[in-house]
Amino acid sequence: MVVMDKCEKVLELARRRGFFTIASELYGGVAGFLDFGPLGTLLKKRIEEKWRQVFIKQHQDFIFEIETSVVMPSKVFEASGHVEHFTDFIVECSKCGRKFRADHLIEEQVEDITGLEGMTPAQLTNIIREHHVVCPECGGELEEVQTFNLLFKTAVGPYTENIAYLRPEAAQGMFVNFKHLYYALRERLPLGLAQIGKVFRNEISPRQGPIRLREFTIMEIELFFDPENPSCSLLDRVENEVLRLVPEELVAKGVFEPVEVKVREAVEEKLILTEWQAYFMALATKFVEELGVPQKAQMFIGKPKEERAHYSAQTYDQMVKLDRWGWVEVSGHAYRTDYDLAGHMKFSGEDLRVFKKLPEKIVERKLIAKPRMQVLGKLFKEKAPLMANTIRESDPKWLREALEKGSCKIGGFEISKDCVEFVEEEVEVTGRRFIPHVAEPSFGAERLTYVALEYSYTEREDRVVLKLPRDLAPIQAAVFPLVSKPPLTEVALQIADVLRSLGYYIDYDDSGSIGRRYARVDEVGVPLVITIDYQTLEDDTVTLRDRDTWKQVRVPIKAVPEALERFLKGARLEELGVPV
RNA sequence: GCGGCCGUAGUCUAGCCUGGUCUAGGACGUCGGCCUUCCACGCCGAGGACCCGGGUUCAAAUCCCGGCGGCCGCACCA
Repeated sequence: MVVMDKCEKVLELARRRGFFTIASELYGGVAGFLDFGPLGTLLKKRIEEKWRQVFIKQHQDFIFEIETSVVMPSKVFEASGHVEHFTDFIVECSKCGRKFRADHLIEEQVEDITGLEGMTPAQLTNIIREHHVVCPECGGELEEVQTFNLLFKTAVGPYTENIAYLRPEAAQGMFVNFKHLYYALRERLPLGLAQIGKVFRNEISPRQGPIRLREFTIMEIELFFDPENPSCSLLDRVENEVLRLVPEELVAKGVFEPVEVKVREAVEEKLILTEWQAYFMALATKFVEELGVPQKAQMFIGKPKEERAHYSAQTYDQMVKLDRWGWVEVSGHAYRTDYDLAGHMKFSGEDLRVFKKLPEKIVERKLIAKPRMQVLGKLFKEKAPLMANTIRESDPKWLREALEKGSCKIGGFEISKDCVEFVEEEVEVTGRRFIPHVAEPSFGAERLTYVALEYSYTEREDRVVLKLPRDLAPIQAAVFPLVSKPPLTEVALQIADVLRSLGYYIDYDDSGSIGRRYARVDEVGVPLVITIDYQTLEDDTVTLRDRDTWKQVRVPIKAVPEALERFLKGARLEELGVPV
C-alpha cells in the first residue's frame, strides 16, 4: 500500500473525478497551468459567487464589479512599476551553477547596505565585484547579475515594437479606468472597483501543483478612499470580531505565533494602518471560514518592507494551514496608498485627482503660473498642452525664481521666461484636489478551490466523502431509483427533471448497486441523495440521505424541492422529514 | 535554472539488472450484460499502457545519448 499524503489524495481525486488537472497534459503538461473539468469549473464558480456575495453584493452602493482587458500596453506596466520592479535579480555561480537572488546575497555578505531595489544589474554586479561577494554554497566566483521579469510579454498586432503584457494583477485595469468610472459613479468616495479574472505571472519554477500557478484567477477589490477621511463606516459591523495577526514587528523578530485582537483594537493600536483593510480582513476571515477552513487554521502575517510589493505601504497575507505545504497565502491585503494613481498621472499626463468641496469656500491670494500658449505652441507643437499642464502643476514660486535666473528644465524640456506669465490673484478655494488612497484585498480563486477541497476531504470506511460546504457543492443532489427497473426509474427521472428545471445541478444514476452509487456521489460532495424505493409506489414518498451522516428521512415527493432548498441553506436533515 | 530521484492503461503495479515465448501480466476503477428491495455485492464480457526523439543490435519496455515532464531540495510568490 502506497502511503499518500492528503494533498496527493486530493489531487488524485481532482483528476479522477474531473475537478482539475495539469494543463496541456497531452503534450506532457506545463507546470503552473491548470485545466478545469466539469466539477472543478462548477466548484470554482461557486467560490467566486460566494466571494461576490461577501465582498460585492453586500456593498453594492459603493463597490462595483467590472471586467477589464487582460492584455495591456507596455506603458501601463511602466507606470505601475511592474516593468521595473516585478523582477528578480538572479546571479549564477560560475563554479557550481547555482542561482541566487543577487540582492539577497549582497545584503547577507555586505554590512550596512540598503537601497538595492532601485539599482541596475550592472550596479549590483559592481557591488559584488567590489565587496568580493561569493557563492555561499561553494565559494565560487559569481557571474553577471541578470534580471528576470515575471511579466508575460506579447505584441499587439503585427508590429513587434508594439509591446504589451498580460496583466499580473487585475488592479491596473481598475486604476486606468478610475477617472471615468469615478465620474460615471457620480463622484463619490469611498468607491470600490472589483474584478474577478485571469492574471499571468511567469514564475521561474512553480512546483506546488495548484498552489503556485502561472495563470490564475484573481478576485480583487481596489477600494478608493479619501486619505483625510479614511474611516470605514462599516467597521462597527465587525469591530468585535477577532483577527489572528502576526504584525510586521513580530515577523521581523522571527515570531510566527498570531496574536488574537479584536478588529477595532487592531486599528486603534495601529497594527493595521487603515480601517478599510481591517474591515476587509474581517470579511476575509469569515469568507475563508465559509469555505471550510476553521479560524484556528487561519492567520494574517504582516510583510516586512523588503518582502512587500513595490506599491505597498503595508501588507497582510492571509494564510491557511495546508497539510503538505504548511501555511500558504490565500489572500493579500495591501495598502497601496496613492502609488498607482500617482504613477498613472505621471505617465499619462492625465489629472487623476478627485475634487472635493470644502464646507465653506476660502479666499486666498495666490501666485499663479499661466502658460503662454502662443509661445509654447511654436516651441513644442503637439507637446504644448502637455507642457502647459506641467507648468500649471509646478510650484509657481520655484518656477519664477528659476526662470528669473534664465531658463529652466521642466518635464524634460527647456523653457524660458517668456513661456510663462506670473500673476498674483485672489482665488476662491472651494475645495481640494487629492489622489485617493487605495486598500486592496486580493484572493486567488484556484488556491481557494484547492483549499476547499483539502478541507472537505474525509475518508469513511475506505471511501472518500467530500464534505464540501453545501452551498459550494458542484452537484446539489442526486436522484437514484433503488433498483434499475421501471417504474422506479421513471419516477426518479421525473423528480430529477423537476429539480433540474428549478435550476439545480442533479445527478441521475441507475447503474449498479445502490451502495456504489452512494459512494460515487459522496466522493464528489453531493450533499443530498433522493432515493426512490418500492414504498414510493405506495405512498408517493421518497428518502433523503445526508452525505455527512448517511442518515435518511422520508418525505413526500411534493415536498422535495423545498426540502432541498432548505437543506442547502443549512437545515438539519431531521427537520425535513420522518427518520427512516 | 542547478543537484538528487523518477517516467509501463484513468490509478496502482509486474517485467528492466541478465535484450528474444511481451502478441507486455495483475489489481482497482470505467463501460456493456446478467443479477440486485439501501451503502464500492457476485458472475460474464469489453476497452485501455511501455513519455518523446535518436543510437547500439538480427532483435529494445529492457542497454546508451539527447529532449520533455514529474517529485524532493535551493530560489521566488496570490
